[in-house]
Amino acid sequence: MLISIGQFSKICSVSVKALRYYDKLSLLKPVKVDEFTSYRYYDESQLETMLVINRLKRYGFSLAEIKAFINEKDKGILFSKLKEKEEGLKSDIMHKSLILKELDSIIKNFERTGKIMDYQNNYKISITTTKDMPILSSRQRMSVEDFGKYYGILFTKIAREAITTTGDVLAIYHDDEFDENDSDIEVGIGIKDASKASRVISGGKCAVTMHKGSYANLTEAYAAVVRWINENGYKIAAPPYEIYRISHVDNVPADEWETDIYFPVK
Amino acid sequence: MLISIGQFSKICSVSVKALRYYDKLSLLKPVKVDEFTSYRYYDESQLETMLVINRLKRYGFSLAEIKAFINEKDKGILFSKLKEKEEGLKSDIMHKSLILKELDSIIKNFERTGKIMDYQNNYKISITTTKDMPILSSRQRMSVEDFGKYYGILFTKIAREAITTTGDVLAIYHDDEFDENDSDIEVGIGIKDASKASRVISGGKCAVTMHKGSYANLTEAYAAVVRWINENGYKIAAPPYEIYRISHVDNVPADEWETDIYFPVK
DNA sequence: TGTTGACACTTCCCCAACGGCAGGGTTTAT
DNA sequence: ATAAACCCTGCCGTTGGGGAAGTGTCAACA
Repeated sequence: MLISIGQFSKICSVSVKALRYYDKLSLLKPVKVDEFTSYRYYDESQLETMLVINRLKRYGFSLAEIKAFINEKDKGILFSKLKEKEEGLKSDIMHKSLILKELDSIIKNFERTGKIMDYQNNYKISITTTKDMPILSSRQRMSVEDFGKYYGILFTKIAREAITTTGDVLAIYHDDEFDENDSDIEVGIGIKDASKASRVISGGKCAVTMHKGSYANLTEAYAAVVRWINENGYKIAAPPYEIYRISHVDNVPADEWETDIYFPVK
Repeated sequence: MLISIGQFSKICSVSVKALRYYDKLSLLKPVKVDEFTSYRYYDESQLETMLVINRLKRYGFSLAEIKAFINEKDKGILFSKLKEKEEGLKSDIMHKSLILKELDSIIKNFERTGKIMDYQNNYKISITTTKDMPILSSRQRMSVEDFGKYYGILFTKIAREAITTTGDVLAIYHDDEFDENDSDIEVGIGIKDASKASRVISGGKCAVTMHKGSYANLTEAYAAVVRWINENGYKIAAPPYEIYRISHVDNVPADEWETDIYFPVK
């Protein structure tokens, strides 16, 4: 039994416009198209496909991905695609939850002060002189999402070779500009025995500040330091790095995390 | 001290392209633009504005909203805008959590059966004859988000006038097509005393099915019923309605909710 | 059988928030 | 002086359709 596009649209709660669009993308072709009038006709079997499309959309698949998914026969691949979207949803929820917390906190602040920005705007910046710091590190282009993975590798190595660490967990940003999806990042762990280090961060003058809270607004700390460096006549001598003093591994809420930011200067 | 666009971009981790775009939108105009070369120059004071923009973006404001926000002087309005975004984030997180649960459940199912759709695809549809049902109702164009609000009004009225209810909580969809943001919906509560009813749902033949789980995939139930109606030679006689048998008010997880769907037919 | 209203068709432009590229001018450091 | 780095404008592309214009078809009622 043939169903007109309008009927079909109502049955599966998808707009006529969307159906025509899916036809164009070859995502869901009508079972018959009238040769002369170009009227589209659907049938029973299309309905299930349409419901699958709706589902996959809910799960965060793009239309292109849905098309690939539908045509894919390998169960393993299908499974891993579903898993991937599950991860995506999870991390999205976690991300949003952190932001919600932050927003909550600044709303409280706003009620008192009437300002949005002085939540944590008073970074104390100072100059210190650091010593050479031997680290075990691994550098590559990566997304900030992959931090855990690379630290895992480092920790495994440390455990296997019984290296003594200093307890410093840090990351060095080698790009001038920071892109959270693809940056040249070196993750490292401070160690005591310089002979086993993969490299040594040379000591020297550094502008340093401490950032408290989740990483969502770390850029504000960076901005504050860069501004301070300009104002005080210093110049950036080497890529900046962060040392994670308190973080999720300490099992405390994100707003208690502490991160030190170091900018080697001259 | 004037800062070139590239420098400024690095300081606040915003792409040059984005800065030019914000200039075009008059969201963040450079403090100076060279008359001859059109080079943009920023300064100190722009930095804070830029950080505010980044924040508001995180909280879910669109650029147009940010512009309005920045130019708004009324604290009350600012406050309510922040609150609104907080609500938005919350409901987004809740929504995503429900979807995550669903996805989780179908992934488990997929491992066993290799299918994405038979999670709940076996709607049992039957024909029953309903009796006239007096209800107290309120009909308007609304978003599904506003359900709670209108039920609240109805319940208040019932409490005040000491009306005896049947315990049925239902909604009637008057539009042919369903748009979750703006539909002609009548929310109602079944009551015993017909003389106090705002209207009576006429009894008669109905195709009915029960949907178990959250409302995200209710459309699949609707589709199943509509298909069944077509297949069995019936015609839809009146707008369909849902009766919420088990829902969030019963304090059970969303996957245990039960909703009966009625389609009056002839 | 004619008419009329509902339904269908295509094509074009629009949204947000930029990214990428081409083609050309400017600054800065050596 | 010259090259490298930086900056400019302008145009097209992205996602998933919505809206409107202008025109052709279908089904039901008189």
